[in-house]
Amino acid sequence: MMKSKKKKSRQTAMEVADRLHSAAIHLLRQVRKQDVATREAPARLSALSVLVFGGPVTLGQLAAAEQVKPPTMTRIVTGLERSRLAERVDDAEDARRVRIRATPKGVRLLQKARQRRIGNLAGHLNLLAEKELRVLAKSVKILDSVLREWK
Amino acid sequence: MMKSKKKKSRQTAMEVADRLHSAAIHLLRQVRKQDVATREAPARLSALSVLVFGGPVTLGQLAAAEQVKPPTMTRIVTGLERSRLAERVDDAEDARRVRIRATPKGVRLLQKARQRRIGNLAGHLNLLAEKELRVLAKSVKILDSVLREWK
DNA sequence: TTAATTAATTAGCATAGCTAACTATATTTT
DNA sequence: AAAATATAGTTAGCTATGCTAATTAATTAA
Repeated sequence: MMKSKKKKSRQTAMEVADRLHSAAIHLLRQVRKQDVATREAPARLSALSVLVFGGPVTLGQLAAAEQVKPPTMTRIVTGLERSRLAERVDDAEDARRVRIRATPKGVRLLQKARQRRIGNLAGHLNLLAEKELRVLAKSVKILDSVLREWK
Repeated sequence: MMKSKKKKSRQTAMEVADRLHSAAIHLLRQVRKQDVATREAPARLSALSVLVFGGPVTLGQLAAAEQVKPPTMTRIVTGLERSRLAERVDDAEDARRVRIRATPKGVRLLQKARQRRIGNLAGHLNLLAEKELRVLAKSVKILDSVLREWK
């Protein structure tokens, strides 16, 4: 009787990296399409997401989290304020600092946007076999460990 | 004797989607850092990548592949031409069309950029156990199948 | 109490996204 | 065949997002 597992040619880290990289690009390109419904620009949604899930932070921390320079974040925050999605709050401990926090409207908008993205992706994952979904779940944990080390 | 596999709580497609989405974002954010070495802007590198791996295409096709409107692609291509990374070629069959193709310089630059990205990621994947790498390899195939269906 | 450092903003530049309007070709209709 | 329609790309003009350099204000160190 045949062994049920297929013979797989061993893949190098380089090959896996290549295909993983490509899959990540295409996956995000797809889910990002949902964001047009928000009528908010990508950089703003992304910064808002940090605020909603990471709590209020200083402008500098937000810039670092988004990997942009402070002047760039100044303008993104100004944009979020104009849309009433976030607001600047004076820092009690250090008057040079400005804390940024999401407004209730910002929280609502982001949660809807996120729901659309994740729901859309989940819809596609639901077409997978139970077993495949379990493999993906395992991979995500592995990826998280890789990202935690990253630097 | 204990069973060696750990008991896992079953995860819903929604939970997996959520974590996969987040992992993809953070993974790309990390690898993208390598691109500063190219001194070329992200949109140009991305379009060049389509040209290098997908062969010469019309401007409209390139815009569609990059999910951008034609006027935007006109300017990205103009930028690539100024850097001598790509060039416009008249289409013999339809004089309205413009074919875009990567120059040898463009091919070289992109391959180096890609090498940096993939090499960097592979360096991190190499720290994984053999078994984990195999799980990731499997997942990439599953993801590819998901992406192939997508729309 | 100066001097140096840090946090954010402003100014000014390049890139990248959009829509609307235009030019030039191809195709379809009459 | 001529006129009308459709298609491919560009141009013009707007907003947004990235940068560096210079500025302002507040804190910390000498």
